[in-house]
Amino acid sequence: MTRDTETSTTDRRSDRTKAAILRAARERFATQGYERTTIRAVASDAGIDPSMVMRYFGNKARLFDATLTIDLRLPDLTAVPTDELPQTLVRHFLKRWEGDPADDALLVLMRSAVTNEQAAARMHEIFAAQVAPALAAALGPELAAHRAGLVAAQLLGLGLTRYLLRLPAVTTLTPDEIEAGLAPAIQAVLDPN
Amino acid sequence: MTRDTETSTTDRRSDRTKAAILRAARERFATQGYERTTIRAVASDAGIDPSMVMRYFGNKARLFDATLTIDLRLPDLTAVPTDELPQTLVRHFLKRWEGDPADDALLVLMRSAVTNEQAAARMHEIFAAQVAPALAAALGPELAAHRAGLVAAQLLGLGLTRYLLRLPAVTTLTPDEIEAGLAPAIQAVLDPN
DNA sequence: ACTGTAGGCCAACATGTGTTGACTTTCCAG
DNA sequence: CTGGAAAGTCAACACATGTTGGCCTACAGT
Repeated sequence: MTRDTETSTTDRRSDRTKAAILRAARERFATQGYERTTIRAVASDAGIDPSMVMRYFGNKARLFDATLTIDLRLPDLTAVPTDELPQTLVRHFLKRWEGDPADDALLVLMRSAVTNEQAAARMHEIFAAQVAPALAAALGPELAAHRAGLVAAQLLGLGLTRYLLRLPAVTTLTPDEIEAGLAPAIQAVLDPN
Repeated sequence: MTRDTETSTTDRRSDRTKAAILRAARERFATQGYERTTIRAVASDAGIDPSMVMRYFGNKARLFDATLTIDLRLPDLTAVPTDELPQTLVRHFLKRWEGDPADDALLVLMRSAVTNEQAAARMHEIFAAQVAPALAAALGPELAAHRAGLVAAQLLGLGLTRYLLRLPAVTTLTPDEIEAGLAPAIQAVLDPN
C-alpha cells in the first residue's frame, strides 16, 4: 500500500505480511471469537494465501496465542490518592474501550476466554501479572488479595455488558454516567470495613 | 430409567426423549458454547440418533433456541426494604449458581451470547422482561432506568469471573465474602446522589 | 392377527475447515 | 547473469459437522 523504500534495520518483506496477518487475526478473533474465526478468512483479510498463515504461525492455536499479547497499560496506582483510585480505574478502561472495542485485545480475550481454555488461562495470567500487583501496590497486599477479584468482576462486568453483550441499558449510558455510577461502587468494595 | 407405568395425561414416548435431548443440549451448550456443541454429541448424551434431534427440533439453531427458556425466578423486590435489596440480589444469584453452574440457563446464555447474535438478543429480552421491571418496581422507574444496567453489569461480572472465566481471585472467595463485598457496591450504584 | 403410524436407526451427502506438499515467482548475493 | 533461497500460490487431503432420506421396529386400534 504505502511506499516502503526506507528500509528500517530488519525490514524483510515477510515482516509486513506477518504483521498484516496478526492485524487481521485480531480483528476476526475479536468480533467472532476463536471457533468462528477461520484461517481462510484471516488470510483473505490479509490479502494472502491460507498456507502462509500456517507457514508463519504453525497452526491456528499458535496464531491465536500470538494474538493474545496484552498490556493493560495500567497507570501507576501508587501515584493516585486512594479515594480517586476507583474513578481512575473506571476511566482508564472506558478510555481504552471507547476507542475501538473491536481491536482491544482485552475484549478479544474475554470473548474467547468464555469458551476456550487456552484463552481463559491467559486471562488468569494477565490478572495475576498486571491487575493484582497494581492493586496490591496501592492498597497493601492483604486487602488487595481479598478485593482484587471483585474489582475485576466489576470492570469485566462493564466490558461484558457494554461491549460484548451490548445490553441497551448499559450502552445508552454516557461514559460520564458510568464513571459516576460505578466509581462509588468500586470504592465500596475497597472500603475495608 | 424409572418405571413409568403410570401414564400421566399426555405421556407419549417422544416426550421423554425430547426432554432428554433438551437436558443434554443444555449441558453441552453450557459447558462448550454454541459453536463447539455438536448435534452428534447431544444425541449421544441423550442416547439416541442425531437424526432424532433434527426431527424434534428442526435444526441446531432451533434446538439452541429451545434451550434458552429462562426464568430468573427473581423474588418480589417490592417486599424487601430498599437497603436490603443489594444483598438480596447477590444472594439470589449466588444461590442459583452455587448449585450447579453448568446447567443454569443464565450461564449457558452468557457463554453463548458473547459470540452468538441470537443468544445476545435473547439476553436483551430477558433483561428487559425480568430484571428491569423488577428493579423499576422496587426503585421507581426513573432511577431504575439509569441504574439497572450497572446493576446487571455487576451481577453478570460476578457470574463471568467466577463461573465462566473461573478467575482464582474470585473462585477462592466464599459466598459470604462475596455477599459482604458486593452488596455495598450495588448499594452504592443505587444511591441516588 | 393385521396394519398403519409414530419412534427410532443407518448410511450417506454436501460443505467447510485445518493442514500439507508440490509448484511458481520474486529478488538479492556472487 | 545466474543460482538459490525466501515469499507466495494452488490444489488437494483428511476429517468433522449439519442435514437428509430410506429403512426398520414396536405397538395401539380395529
